[in-house]
Amino acid sequence: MQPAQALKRFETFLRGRALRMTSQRRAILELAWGTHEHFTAEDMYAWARNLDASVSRATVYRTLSLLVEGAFLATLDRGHGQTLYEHILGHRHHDHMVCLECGKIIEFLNEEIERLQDEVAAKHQFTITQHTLRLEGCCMRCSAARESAAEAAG
Amino acid sequence: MQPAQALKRFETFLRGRALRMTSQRRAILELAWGTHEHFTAEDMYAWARNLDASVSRATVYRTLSLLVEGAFLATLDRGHGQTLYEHILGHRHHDHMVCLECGKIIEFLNEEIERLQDEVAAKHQFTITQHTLRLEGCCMRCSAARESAAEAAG
DNA sequence: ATATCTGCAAACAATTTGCAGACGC
DNA sequence: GCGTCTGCAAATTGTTTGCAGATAT
Repeated sequence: MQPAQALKRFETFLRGRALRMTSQRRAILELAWGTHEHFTAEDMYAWARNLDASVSRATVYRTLSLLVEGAFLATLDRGHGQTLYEHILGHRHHDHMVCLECGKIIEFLNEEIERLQDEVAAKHQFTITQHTLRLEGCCMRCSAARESAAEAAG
Repeated sequence: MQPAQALKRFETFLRGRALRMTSQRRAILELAWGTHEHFTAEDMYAWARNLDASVSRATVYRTLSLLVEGAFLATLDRGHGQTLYEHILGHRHHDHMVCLECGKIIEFLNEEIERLQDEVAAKHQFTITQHTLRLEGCCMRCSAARESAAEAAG
């Protein structure tokens, strides 16, 4: 989804809740759409300040929460200090592999896994609203680096 | 696995790292094996103090980290404030469904999903060391409660 | 006009750390 | 006896909140 379109949706979302569009909120939404990477609240704070030095951390946090509520952003990770965000509106759901060495995040989607999840939930009469699948480990590049380091040492 | 056996393993683990077995560490390990529920650091702190009023929060946190490192415990959740722990040594791996209404956690295991995860990882030449699959939503009981509430209202 | 927003600074909650004395090996 | 552990209290980190003035509608 284009930033302009996302912005339009954000306006609608705000109007529906009798909230207001402000320059800060607009900037934060646009910045969130300006990256294809995952980002932290602190990243966003830095980016926003770059545009407008008066933006505060509080507003960044408040706006990010608002965007998550409206399903414009999703949080992922949590658990190693900071919460990571990614924009999802208009994006397909996907899961993540996280390299614990370099922090690289690989996104993937497996329809069969998705189907099986629904199946398992149905068996327990559980209604899924959201799910996270996170594979932690070591990416191809880091595995290779590790091996060559071992060779050099041996 | 029995607490006594887990304790033995813990001793071996500590010895291997030139660390020491202390009464606090022993108590915390045993308490962790004394529950089949997931618990927080604060829960553990309360339990440990019940045995020995002098145990400090710091020691609880330090010991829990140690137990996670040694794969005696696993962390799950995180993300809503406190980290949850569960003992895993000698237990089969499983995943979780979390009811967002009542907090209930349902454990499940699906071999086919496990297999597909390995498959996806292999495709990306990614080495999995750990994974978490978490289905969030609403459990059977809460769904039912919700429905009857809706009926009463309507 | 007025209710929502904002920045600021202080508050918070969970967890971590520095230190001096306690204690396992 | 040495080096690791511990409790304590203070520090850190990420995030939230109260407030008075600013601003969108």
